[in-house]
Amino acid sequence: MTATQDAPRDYQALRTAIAGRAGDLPRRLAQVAAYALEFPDEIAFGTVASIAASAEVQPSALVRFSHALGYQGFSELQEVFRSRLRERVLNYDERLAQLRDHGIAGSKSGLVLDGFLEASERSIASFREKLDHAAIDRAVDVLAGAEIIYLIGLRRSFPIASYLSYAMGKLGVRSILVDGVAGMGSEQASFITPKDAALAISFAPYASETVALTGAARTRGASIVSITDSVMSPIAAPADVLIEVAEANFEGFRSLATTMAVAMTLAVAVAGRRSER
Amino acid sequence: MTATQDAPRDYQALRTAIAGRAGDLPRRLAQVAAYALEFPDEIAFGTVASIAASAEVQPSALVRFSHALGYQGFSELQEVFRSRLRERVLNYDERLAQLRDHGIAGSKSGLVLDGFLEASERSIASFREKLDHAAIDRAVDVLAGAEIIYLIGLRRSFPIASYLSYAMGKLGVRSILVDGVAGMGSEQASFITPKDAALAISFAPYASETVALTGAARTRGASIVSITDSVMSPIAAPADVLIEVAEANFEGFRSLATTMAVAMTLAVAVAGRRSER
DNA sequence: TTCGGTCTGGAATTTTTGTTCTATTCCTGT
DNA sequence: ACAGGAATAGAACAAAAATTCCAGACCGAA
Repeated sequence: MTATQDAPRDYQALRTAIAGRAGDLPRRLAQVAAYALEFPDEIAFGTVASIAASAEVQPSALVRFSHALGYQGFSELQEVFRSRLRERVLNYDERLAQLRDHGIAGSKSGLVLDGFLEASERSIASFREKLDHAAIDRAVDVLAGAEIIYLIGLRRSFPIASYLSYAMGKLGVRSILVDGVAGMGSEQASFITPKDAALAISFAPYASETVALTGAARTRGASIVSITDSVMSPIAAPADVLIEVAEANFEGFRSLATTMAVAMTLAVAVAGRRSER
Repeated sequence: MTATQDAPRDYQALRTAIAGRAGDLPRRLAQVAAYALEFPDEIAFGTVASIAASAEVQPSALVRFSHALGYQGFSELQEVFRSRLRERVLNYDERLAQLRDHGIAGSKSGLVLDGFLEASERSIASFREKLDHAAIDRAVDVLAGAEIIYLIGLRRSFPIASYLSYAMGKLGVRSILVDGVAGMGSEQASFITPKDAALAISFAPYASETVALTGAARTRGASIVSITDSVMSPIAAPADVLIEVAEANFEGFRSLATTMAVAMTLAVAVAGRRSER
């Protein structure tokens, strides 16, 4: 039985899986779950025997725990914990050493790349600090309740909208990408009904078409979720739910890393919410 | 023989020790030394057999190498490589605390968002670690010398291609987005000349149209720059310049953070290079 | 209280892993 | 060209590991 199919292959997914099932797990297995979340590096490096001793559990409990999560054995579970350390975030000293090693200083494009990478990291880090998870939850509620989701994002935000279109298609969530091809945007928007929702994405300087289309969707009675950079944004006012994302700039170019992560989250969470029913 | 005394106990010391002795080491042992410095993660997690295979060396060579450095056996050496990864797991607790502060633990979508944010951060960090800035420079050279840049990226990679189209438009770099609209991809591609260049973006599972279009561009004599996830990728072979980006996954969804930063860099650097003349 | 089923502990079993050993190959100096 | 010594490959071995198994404990329902 290769139930390995549904077992998470990456650490974060595994974490959520463990957290989600912690309640309905047998006593000793729950104990293992708690230990795994608290000491992930012990799981990554230890042996079944050493981990079992440290968690005050029998070795067999670890194997049972692995099976309960859908893995073929403990080793498979351990591999996921190891993958987490393989792609670890560097500390400051290492980054400096790296800069020296790579001689990035001598390369113009290396500096540019480093700038963009750093802008992306900063965006993600600062978003983490002040993120409003309640807003995300409400956005998921609104979108999960919609019949069709209209994706409104042009120019700079078009990559986000097109990604959402791709991801929702994969996940079986009905959506329509309102693109500007042949100036058909307003045509597409005219089919919006109050049962639908619009997901609008726009950053300063706000594309006028995006603002207009969002307003039109509002007028036609659809719910609106806006992803934008401030409460003063023209697409903030008509929104039922506002997700604020402050992306860092580098040489006038805005990182899209955080916005992309938010987009992925909405797509996956909406699909998840719907499948719960 | 407890010559273990003088063997380095921390990774940095071991690194310098290996680098220092690399010259006067026997051939096969020098090969091991080079491998160890290049793939420390492999040493940390692999088994003697797997590492030996990957380094194209006999298992016994690894043991001899360990002895040569003053360790009692391979396991002792491996422990040092592992300690390097243990050290920076410290920020995990902080992150957990952060999760609790925000009350994210109680919110499903919060966990999902955190997963995507973390995947993005890890992608960026690991890319920084092994980034080949020479490849970026060559890519900029090729693209800056092209008359028209054809952007080839479909499905999952389409957001990247569409972003490049937007950014290059803003920067005054002539580019054509080869999109799949109305199946016109091959039509558009048929105008490519040897003076042009193609920038192809594709990740596993590689969209067949992307592969076909890239091959067509190559046939027509254009230079090719490929952004992909491995040297085994079908768009790696026809490429003049290959940029490898290994994005982290979360629940099967690939982060696009790093790829997006690379795309921004190419657009900005190409524009910069051209304006120098 | 008793029955049914699940869960658990610990030993037995099987697989994997690190290490050692020796015949052979490859150098190097004469 | 050849001896002598170091280095290497590959198999054999012993140790350690993961996994399986089963008897008994535990828990909830009747």
